[in-house]
Amino acid sequence: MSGGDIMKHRDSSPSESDFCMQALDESALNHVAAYFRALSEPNRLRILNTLRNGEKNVSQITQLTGCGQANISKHLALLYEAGLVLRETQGTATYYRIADQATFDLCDIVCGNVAKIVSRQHDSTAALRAQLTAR
Amino acid sequence: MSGGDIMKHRDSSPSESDFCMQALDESALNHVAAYFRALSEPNRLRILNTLRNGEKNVSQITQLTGCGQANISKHLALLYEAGLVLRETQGTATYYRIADQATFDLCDIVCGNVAKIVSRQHDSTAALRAQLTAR
DNA sequence: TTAAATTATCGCTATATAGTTATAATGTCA
DNA sequence: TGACATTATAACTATATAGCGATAATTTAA
Repeated sequence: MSGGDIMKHRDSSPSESDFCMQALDESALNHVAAYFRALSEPNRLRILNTLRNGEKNVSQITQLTGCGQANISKHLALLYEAGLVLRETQGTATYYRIADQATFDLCDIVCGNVAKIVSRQHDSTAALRAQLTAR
Repeated sequence: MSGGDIMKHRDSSPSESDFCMQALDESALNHVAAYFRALSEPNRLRILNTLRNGEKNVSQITQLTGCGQANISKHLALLYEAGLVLRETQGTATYYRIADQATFDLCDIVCGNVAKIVSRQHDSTAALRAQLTAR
């Protein structure tokens, strides 16, 4: 327990407003970039989507996404290294689950931003924007 | 003006809660991935940081980041294509500015997530986590 | 018009990685 | 033990891109 933060009165865990990208050193900036990079691949986003409703093993994810098994394993390893998913072995199967539900909130925020961008750029907006706002 | 959305009563612009990554088609998912990709490079994050306090031209950004001019131009072109920045030419200079302040909010949220991940993974947490929470 | 300043683009190299097939590694069950 | 199921990894190809130097393209100023 630190409790020694100056001008801040809170119990233990920092609130979101405490975080700021400004003035990060190289290492921290690389971590942030790596986090974004983990989310920068369509099939990885598909994988994360399959984990919305709870943990799944590699076979299930492979089937749900339609990708090859080796490919999925590599993507899952990357997501695990990046800290976005947790894993647990049960017998011969390995179950993956989302490390933090906030990941989905983040993705949904980006969907909103992308919808705005698409609205701004073209005005052949309708189709894609409808997709992005669909739920 | 559509106004024909079923079961939704709002004026014109959708609120953030309307967006969700689930059930996106391939095109929309690619757009979301591209958005994350634009943020997945440390020097591009540095560039965005230089735009926090207002627009800057290429020379200024080049000097502030210490990168090469050609490199900065390429990164800026990518950020422009991705819709993250806007640009305006004044004489021989081109000024870039953030398209949406929400971009910084997003980056700060990610800083918070990364801090959590780092806390979870190692416990040589102190240094990096201090960086991520600094402001 | 010429020179200078600013930015974008070209050509290039090095590196990273998405995807595939084949196979190794591990655990389960007969 | 051996057969099977599941997952991770190796080897490979193709593609993307970060970075650099040189240069083209554009505008301003002398």
